[in-house]
Amino acid sequence: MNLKELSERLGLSQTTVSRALNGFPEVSEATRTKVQAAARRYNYRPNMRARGLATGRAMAIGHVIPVSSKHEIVNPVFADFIAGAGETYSGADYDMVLTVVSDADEADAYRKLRAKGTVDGIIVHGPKVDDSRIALLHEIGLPFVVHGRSSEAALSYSWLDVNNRRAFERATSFLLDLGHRRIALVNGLETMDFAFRRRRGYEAALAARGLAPDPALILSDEMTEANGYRATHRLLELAAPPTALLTSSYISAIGARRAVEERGLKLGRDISIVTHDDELSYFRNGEDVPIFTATRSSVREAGRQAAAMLLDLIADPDQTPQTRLLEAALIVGASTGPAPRP
Amino acid sequence: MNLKELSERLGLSQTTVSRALNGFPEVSEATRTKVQAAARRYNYRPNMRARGLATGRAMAIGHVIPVSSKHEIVNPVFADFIAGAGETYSGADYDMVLTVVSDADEADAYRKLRAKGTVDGIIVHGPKVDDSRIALLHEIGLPFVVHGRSSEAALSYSWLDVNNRRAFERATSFLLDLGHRRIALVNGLETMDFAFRRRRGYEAALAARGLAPDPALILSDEMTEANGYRATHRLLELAAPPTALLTSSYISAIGARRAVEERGLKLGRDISIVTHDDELSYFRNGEDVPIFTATRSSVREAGRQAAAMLLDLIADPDQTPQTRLLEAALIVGASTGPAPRP
DNA sequence: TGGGATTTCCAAAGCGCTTTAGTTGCCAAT
DNA sequence: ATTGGCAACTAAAGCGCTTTGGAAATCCCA
Repeated sequence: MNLKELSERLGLSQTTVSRALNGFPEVSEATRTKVQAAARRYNYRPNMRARGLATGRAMAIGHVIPVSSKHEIVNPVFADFIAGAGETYSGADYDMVLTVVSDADEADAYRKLRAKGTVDGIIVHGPKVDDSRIALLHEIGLPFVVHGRSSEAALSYSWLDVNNRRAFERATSFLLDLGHRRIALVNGLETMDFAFRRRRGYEAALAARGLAPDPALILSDEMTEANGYRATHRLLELAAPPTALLTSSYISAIGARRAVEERGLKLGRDISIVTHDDELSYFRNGEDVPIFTATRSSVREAGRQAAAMLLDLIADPDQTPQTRLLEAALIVGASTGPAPRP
Repeated sequence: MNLKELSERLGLSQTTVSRALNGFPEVSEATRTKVQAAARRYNYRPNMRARGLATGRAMAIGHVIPVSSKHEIVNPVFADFIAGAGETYSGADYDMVLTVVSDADEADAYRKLRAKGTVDGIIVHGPKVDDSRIALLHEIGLPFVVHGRSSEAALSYSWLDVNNRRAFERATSFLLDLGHRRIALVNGLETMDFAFRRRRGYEAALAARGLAPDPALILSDEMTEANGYRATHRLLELAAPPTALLTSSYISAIGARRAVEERGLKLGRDISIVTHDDELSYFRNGEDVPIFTATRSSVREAGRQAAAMLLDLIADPDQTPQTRLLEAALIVGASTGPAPRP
């Protein structure tokens, strides 16, 4: 069923039918209800390609998810972010277009998306400290919102981020308050902006107590379970092992726990762990009492909000870049305790 | 840059330019190369909406991911499947359109996708034992491939699945061979087809040794870490606890391990665990020696292949439904050992 | 009762592409 | 010199919608 057929069946012009359905005022209420009823009866939905062609809008948002070409790792946080964004889109009748690319092809993917006209805007995932995509998207003139930030980006842009620096500063202070002095950081790749900021928060907290960071206690790698395990394993073998550690993701925390338990140590007594918790739906951090003490911020909610920001930006493209900084809650669980007496 | 501009700049008709770029034979090689060069220079890419309108093809595949309305859980396996499918699509110049819906709205989502004409085909995720979507998609006439199967579906359809029954039958036999007799099954929700099949494999293996399944040892729920923990915790508190258990996902296995270790038991000695391993990129099952004994099958590869099957089906819609059954490997890791002497 | 204002509807252009149905020019064959 | 055939190109219709620029019908008030 298309507009032409529907309008013929109603004995009205395509114009009137179109206007009736799209809520224009120059159509009487009587015919509007008649049209709406007919549309429902015949399950008529405007063809999006035709509408897009006529309006110049695609009614779709692009998400480009980078897959690091070396490791081929898909960000586990991604699924929940998408779910959140998806909620916002379906409420606004937008589609979500996903493109999976290795970082080598990423620039081309954006240009393509632009030239093909498949999307009205883009969510940028996983920004690096110095991320070329921001300049690129400015250049090609496609509205975008970054999930995270890019510390060294020259141009201004819209973003939504967790206050990673503050979160890790607080987490570190918390451990210091418990008497820990050798605190390790099992970070994500520090080319990633979030990891860079977390490191700075960690260092700031140490500095505030007059402590210098020990390079041997700072590790950084992709946030997989295996890497969390390996990093922790290595840390525990040091001559002067840490009494506490911060991990950058719940997934690496799981790996860290494995290493801790394998060694016969007890979490929260022999060694403390604070992790960042994105509130992944399949990986809840405990039910009543959190398993891990954590800096918590829902990535799903971030998805919802980032999507809403982008839709806003598309509706009014001339607005100045919007930014939103979410604070992470520091929740106390069973994985931390006072530093063991030496 | 659009076709009209490009053709004017070249002093050719739109027809010729279009044909040159789309590889039609009725254009001389000389002009073809000229046209291609110009297209590259001006970064011309056909507008997909216009092309779609003209050809009737969207050059996009829809993925509808159900979010169970009660628990709002996003399938953790999903990200890797998408990554695999994405590889196939980008090679074939297809886009991927994601729709996140709660199961209540799912039927409507498919109809909408069809009527709006945004996609040429659909991948069905997470089929239930008796899944209404198969009849629905037949009815609305949109090509589709199911990732998994629906045991009670009346109509035939294309699918790609892991041999879940065989995998769990083998896994159970493996444990039986090790002397285990009380073997628990920590399954996914048994409304899901894969979980249903795994249960049958488990039961078949027991039956083959003349053992009757003990209902107290069979649990089924959403495959989260928390549920894996809870189920295992409960099992270990039984008067006659199992000496081995099968878990339906790597995520629940992590929870199971937590329960085991919390109790001070040693995995592979005091209790054995076999899990299904989807080879999630962020959750590798060990590096050289697998952590868990597992039935392994790459969900990413499944994504690649399912997508390829769908593209095939779209290219030739009249073909009979294609099916592909992937066998899972049974890999032996550190989580299993002989049944402890009572 | 007439004429402007208002309401309600419509014909047709246009979005950027593909594709059908030619047209043109050229050469070989008659 | 004509014809037929082929290679190389083009004009224009059409995909299904929105939207511009009217036109017709109705209404209101002098």
